[in-house]
Amino acid sequence: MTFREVPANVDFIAQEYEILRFWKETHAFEAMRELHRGQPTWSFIDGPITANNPMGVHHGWGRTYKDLFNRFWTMRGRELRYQNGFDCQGLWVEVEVEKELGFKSKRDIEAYGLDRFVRKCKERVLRYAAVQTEQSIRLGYWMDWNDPDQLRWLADLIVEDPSRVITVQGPLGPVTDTVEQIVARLGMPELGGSYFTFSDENNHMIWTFLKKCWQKGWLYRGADVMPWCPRCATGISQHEIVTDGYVEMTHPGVTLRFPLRNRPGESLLVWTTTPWTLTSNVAAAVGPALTYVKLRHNGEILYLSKGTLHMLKGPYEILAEMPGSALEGWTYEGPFDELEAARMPGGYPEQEELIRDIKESACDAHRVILWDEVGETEGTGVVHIAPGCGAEDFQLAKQHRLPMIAPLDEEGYFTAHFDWLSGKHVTEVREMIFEHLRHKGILYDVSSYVHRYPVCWRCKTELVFRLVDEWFISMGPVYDKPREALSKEEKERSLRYQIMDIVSQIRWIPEFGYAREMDWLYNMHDWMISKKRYWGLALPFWSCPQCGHYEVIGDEFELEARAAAGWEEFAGHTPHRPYIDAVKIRCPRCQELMSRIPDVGNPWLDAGIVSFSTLRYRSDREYWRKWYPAHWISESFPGQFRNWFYSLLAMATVLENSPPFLQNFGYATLLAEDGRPMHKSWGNAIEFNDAADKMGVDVMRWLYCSQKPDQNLLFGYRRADETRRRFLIPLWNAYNFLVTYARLDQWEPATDGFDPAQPEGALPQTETLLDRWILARINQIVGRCTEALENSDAYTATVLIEEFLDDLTNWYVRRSRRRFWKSEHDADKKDAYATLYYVLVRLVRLLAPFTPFVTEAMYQNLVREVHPQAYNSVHHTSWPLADVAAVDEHLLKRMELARRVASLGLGARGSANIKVRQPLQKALVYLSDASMASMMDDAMRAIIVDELNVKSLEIVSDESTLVRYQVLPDNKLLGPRFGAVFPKVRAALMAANTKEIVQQVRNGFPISLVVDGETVQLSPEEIIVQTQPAAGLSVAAEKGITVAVDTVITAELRAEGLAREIVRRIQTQRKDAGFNIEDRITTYFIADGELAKVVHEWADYIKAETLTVSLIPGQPPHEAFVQQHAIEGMPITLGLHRR
RNA sequence: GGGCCUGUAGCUCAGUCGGUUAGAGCAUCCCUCUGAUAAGGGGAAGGUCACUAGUUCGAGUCUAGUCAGGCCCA
Repeated sequence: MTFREVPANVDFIAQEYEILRFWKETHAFEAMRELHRGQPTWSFIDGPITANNPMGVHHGWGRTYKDLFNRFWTMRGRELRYQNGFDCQGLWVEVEVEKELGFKSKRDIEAYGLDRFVRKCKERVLRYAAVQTEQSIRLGYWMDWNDPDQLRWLADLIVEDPSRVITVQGPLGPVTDTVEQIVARLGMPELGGSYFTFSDENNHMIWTFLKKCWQKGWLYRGADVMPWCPRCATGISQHEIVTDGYVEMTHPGVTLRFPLRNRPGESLLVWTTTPWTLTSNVAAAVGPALTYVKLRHNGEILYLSKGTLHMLKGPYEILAEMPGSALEGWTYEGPFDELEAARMPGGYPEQEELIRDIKESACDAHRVILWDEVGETEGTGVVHIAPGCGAEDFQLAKQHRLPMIAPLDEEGYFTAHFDWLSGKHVTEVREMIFEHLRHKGILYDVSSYVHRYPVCWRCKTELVFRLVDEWFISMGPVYDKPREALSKEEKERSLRYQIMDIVSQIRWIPEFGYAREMDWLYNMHDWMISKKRYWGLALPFWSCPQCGHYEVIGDEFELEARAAAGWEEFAGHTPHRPYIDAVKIRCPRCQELMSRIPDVGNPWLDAGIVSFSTLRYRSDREYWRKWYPAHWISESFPGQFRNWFYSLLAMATVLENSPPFLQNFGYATLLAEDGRPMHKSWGNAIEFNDAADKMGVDVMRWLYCSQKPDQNLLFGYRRADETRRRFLIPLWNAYNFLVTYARLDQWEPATDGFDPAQPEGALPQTETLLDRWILARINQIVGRCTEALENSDAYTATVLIEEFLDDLTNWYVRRSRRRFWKSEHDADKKDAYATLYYVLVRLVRLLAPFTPFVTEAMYQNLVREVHPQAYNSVHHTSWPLADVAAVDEHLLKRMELARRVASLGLGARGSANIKVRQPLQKALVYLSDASMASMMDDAMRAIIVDELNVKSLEIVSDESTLVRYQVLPDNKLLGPRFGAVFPKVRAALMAANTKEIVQQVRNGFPISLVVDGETVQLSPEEIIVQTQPAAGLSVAAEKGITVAVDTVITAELRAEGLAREIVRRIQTQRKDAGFNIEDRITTYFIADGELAKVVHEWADYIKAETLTVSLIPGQPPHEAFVQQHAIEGMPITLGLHRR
């Protein structure tokens, strides 16, 4: 048995597909799970990926980390759950389904039918879950995946016939149920596979959470002015708006007059960028501390703040100045006082309880109020207040007991009581409003104004602000003192501080993640969890139409027990709209039938509950205890601090007051190679599938892992090519080298004592320094990589491995080539094979979690071909343990020195312009310190001599011919000693006689210098003697090492150089002729003069090097492969013939 | 407006406790090696360490400010 032949030019991508097939056929993933069942756990909870579109390359980054660390801990001997998750519910799915169906508004959805619409949403989720599953498998992400075809089948059925009864195979046996119920049970123990947040279990578990919030008094219904998307017809929460939600926009800034009621001819000057809100004006606010001016301008009297006078067009005359507080209580005529809405007592909000005891109409209420927040950076210092159209306006109205007018309906149309505006859309009224103001004679100016304005994060529609009622989870007060100083009672009252205590128990990588999460918690408002939409968690809140009482239902059992009507209609369906809405319960206060509020839940509830719902919190507490908390979670940090991380933390704090995860590994943002975000329209986007099939996923994965995670990743094909060239190809070449020669030599590894978990076997016992060096290196990096990965540091591991790979290919293999190539089968050759084999197999296992495909290909050949007892897959082997005995630090240092000397020697040759092929007499090496000199033993010298192609190496102790000296003060010692005088000491030292000082220092004597007329003594330790290469020689030097080469080329050396040249030509010609490495040949040559002489004198050498059996002068026969050459202008014809 | 991060070669980035001549990879040019070659090696060129001021014997490194970019929050 020996290795299979390895192609030098392998198609890595085709190979990846072969390996995918191999894994599938051999059930490699399942076999790996079996191997680790019952071992200590390592719990990873995968954050649900939105199953709404194909995966992007940015998902590939995160999923590579997840797979890497899953595989690492698996190989370390841990049991894992391997459950992927799909995020299924929420507006983002609705928006895409609306697009698919060509819908424009909520009315289209209602006309289509809620039941069908919800099923279309489920269908879309199942289809994209199938796509993402396939893509993840392609990436090599080993998880307990569903069969993508089965997901697609369910997608078809959920639309066609959800009530059809089907049977599917689960891990515990067949499961029979309706399509709707099977879909609702995906990810449950009996079905296995990924979890889906639309599952019944997920939804019911959230009910349990909400009920607990309700019981603690943290859940409330509140009216507030919220950002609102008129297209989606729903409120947008703070979570959704902060980052993605703002866009730079140009709006008209309109300046207008509010004529003062008791001051004829006088007006307040007011400015706004949202003209539609003027319809709902109630008051005007001024800053009490700002200075206001009364001025005459174009024949009228205006008031505005002194810092905003630049708003005026044309000359003005200031008549008086006054503080803002002087304006308080002035009354004015509003711009739309003729509207019915402005004349209704209390105003016109939907929520009548807000104005229950307010009798004034907006019209009556128009007055100047004081507000500290009024500024002068924009506007006129007089702020128009419309409590139904702005969050701060609303707060002021509550404070000042002002009426409120809410002009817009859900979709942004003016409601009744707005006369000519009623039924018009907010986006179409701008010009009409200007015309109205102009007609009334109160419009002063309109000019464009650029500012950042919120838009809907999903559909990019400009948001408006609407007075609505929504449901919130209270975050509790923010106290004006540090967290440590809070009393127990204060903390009890404030959920945010309880979450902070949990956050402190978690390790955040990178560390600033901790501060980010804390910052969010300090600043977070109450969490708005309701959305007036269709597809999502049905909020389990029932309200009484009679008495206004609310009830919160904690789970499906409570619902069934309390159902007073509609249960038959609901039974058999998932707890989604519309069927859940049929269920009515009895009001405990007034016995009326209560209905569910129509709102659905915020999708971060769905994602945040998974550390309970997927870990069987309700059904199997022991299982939950086994897997909770997660040891590790990971996501891209932009966004997740306020989303997934936050919701996980909040929900675990409420339910268990404990951390849901122990370590959080965050990574930055993936950008295109041009440093910009990827955008299809910019042409810089790369689709995941394209990337995978053009780069190969091993390359992608290595690229991802070798990125510093806290820095943005610039992803692209150039970077991928570089990665392939720097990492994958050298790795393959080293492997190809071993296999090529092992096949020629029929070499195979020892089989006694074979352990499938550690298939490279025991450390080879070899005397050769080069072998012992590479064995030390591999074991050194095994230890270091283990430590790095234990700390979630993939980057450091990749750096270590790349350095090692360079050592292996560009030093070990290159230096060892002859040992493999030579014809004797001696102990040295055996050592070389044993060493390279051990190193490669060990490296393959080290790399397996990073690049699972190429390592599998190598393992199959290197291990499985020769060991019948081997595990089927490299991913079934264990993580390598560092053999500390092999890590000979001294040897590592010596080899490093030898490599530096060799490198300098090549530099010296280069500067003399002498080819390496030309042998030279000797190299001279000067080492400045004794410890380095002691490292230069015979073995190291032999390596350097060979590498530099010199006959001998001489260590010189009198370096004076090679170098000149420079004397420097040791700043670290002398700086502190002399302080301000130091520059003079330095100058004196530099001015002194260098040669004498070097002499003194070398002999260990102190130096006396005269500084400012005083004599100071410096000890030898305080002086640094540096050497630099003497000018004009073929010398190269770096810190402490100087290397020179003897450039005299004698006749013998020249002949040898020519012989090597001839050998190289024959070798190239062999290759051109297509001969095999091991083929013996006859070589014919035609040459005369010096070349003929060289061929004769060096015949044995030439024959040995080129596997020439006979070397024959004269015309080659026809069948020979013939080429003409010129060496230094001398012609030579060579003919090769395979025997 | 506040907070955090970043600014080093054409590009992507290292740079430890403040210390002696600021490095790597890629790209460019020259040279070279080669039966693992989609490689490899040596060299050249490329720097106002964003700017300004300060602390210090000494600043890429510490401090303050300015400018630019990014992120988070108002």
